[in-house]
Amino acid sequence: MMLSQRDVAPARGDHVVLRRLASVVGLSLADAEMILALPLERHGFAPHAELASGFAPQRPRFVLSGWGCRQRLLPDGRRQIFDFVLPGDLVGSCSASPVLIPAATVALTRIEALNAGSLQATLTGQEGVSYALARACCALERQGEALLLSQVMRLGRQTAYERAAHLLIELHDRLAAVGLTQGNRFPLPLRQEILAEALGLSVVHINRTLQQLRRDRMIELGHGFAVLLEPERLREVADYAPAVSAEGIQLH
Amino acid sequence: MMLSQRDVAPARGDHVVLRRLASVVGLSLADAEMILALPLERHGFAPHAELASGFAPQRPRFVLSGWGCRQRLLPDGRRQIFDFVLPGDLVGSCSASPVLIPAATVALTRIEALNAGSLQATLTGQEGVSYALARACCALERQGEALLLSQVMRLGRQTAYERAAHLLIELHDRLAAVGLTQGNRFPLPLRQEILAEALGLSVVHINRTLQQLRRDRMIELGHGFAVLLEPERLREVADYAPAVSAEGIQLH
DNA sequence: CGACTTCTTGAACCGAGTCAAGAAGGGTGG
DNA sequence: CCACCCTTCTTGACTCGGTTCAAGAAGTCG
Repeated sequence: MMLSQRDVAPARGDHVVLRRLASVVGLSLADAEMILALPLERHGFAPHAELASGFAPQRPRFVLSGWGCRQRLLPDGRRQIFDFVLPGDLVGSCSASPVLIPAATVALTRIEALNAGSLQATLTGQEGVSYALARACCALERQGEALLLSQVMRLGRQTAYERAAHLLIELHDRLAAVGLTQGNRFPLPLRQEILAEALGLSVVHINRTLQQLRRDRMIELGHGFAVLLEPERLREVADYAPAVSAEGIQLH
Repeated sequence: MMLSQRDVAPARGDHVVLRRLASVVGLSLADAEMILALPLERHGFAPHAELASGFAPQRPRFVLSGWGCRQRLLPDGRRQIFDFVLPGDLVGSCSASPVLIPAATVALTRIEALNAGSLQATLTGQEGVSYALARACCALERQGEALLLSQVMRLGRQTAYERAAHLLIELHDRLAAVGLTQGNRFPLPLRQEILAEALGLSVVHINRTLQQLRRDRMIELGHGFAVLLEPERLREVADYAPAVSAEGIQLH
């Protein structure tokens, strides 16, 4: 029996993780129960804290709430943000590998996370119980790669206006997958400086670009929230291709 | 006993694959023999042929010779190149996953490849024989992600001059890892149009940028080859961070 | 309320794109 | 071996998206 969105969306906060997993691979109720039964310890991170360094071996964690990002600093102090980490996301690959990723994962807001070290043991220990979980982690990583490709498209071939639109839609869809949107409205706890660093633009220009999107009645923005007023038109101007999973639960 | 670069570099062409694997994970001689013993069928691809579509399930292959790239087309016909595929590289993730990657892998020159379908069976069948191989594939994927992050840095935060320098060094180092360089000289069978599409620049501007690099006596370029005249200075201007593996064999 | 951060706006500048034309290579057939 | 064609490279002139610098307005928090 496959899990529907309703089954995994009750009050308990940890369930963003189940929703996230279910969004990419299809989980049975047994899988879900098995995952909930894993001994996971909770951990909080203040803004600017490092969830994973990229140079030390990474301890996998699931984010329960809060936003983070992966970034790299340049010698001149500027930084590039590679991607954002949202509730439900897995931080730090579950497959230990000698190749080090030169990027730090840091908290942008306060983050609550589950230390998923036992998950790593479960996966590499071939205990067999968690085949679904292993597949899910793999799928999460693949989706992460797809997001990186989108980031390359934005930076390489899109104008500021298109980039902003594209990123806003992407964030909306990712949040929708874990049930954190209200229609076209969603939390966006990011300063314009952060958006600029993610989109490869200056703060001044991201500001003007957002103004333009507002003037065009495409979005509303402010007070930690964003609203997509014209999702269809936005997707069109941004040439947005939604993430595709052959079996996960898509919300819309 | 660990394998040194010398042991895996004899005349047989297929050995770029072993060198590639050894560059990220450390292989024993037994591992190497086991891998060479896999039943692999050879396959050729003409320029523009698709090695993997991104929408159909991908069949993993090892590239023996020739260059390719992963790319996505835009509605207006322009394209973004995400990364290049070089000899020794693995194309098409070996871990089957329901998440589809919206990018096509195409040949830029003629490509000879090994169909590694049996590899997939070996990995997912948990036959145990090929633990090293599984680790190697995983490491290759991780290194692919590191390359994508570099691409994001280039596009997001670097000038045309820095981008070109950065990419040339990266290609040099990747080719060096499989023994295809002669000192600072290496094959570069790419038109300027291709470089432009990879670096998010116009052909005209990549041309002027390469001229500048030549005038500054940083590089020589032409006839399908490139030479890094000032590797140290280039690495500096490009803020180049070499790929790091905790156990693979680095060449220099 | 005051001090700090974040957002907004203006003006000047510049890196990169676009358009257009010409030069240099590289194959092919005569 | 040369003449021709087609692709790739090169160069110039103009335009434009985005950056930089600088200052002021609006939030936000103690």
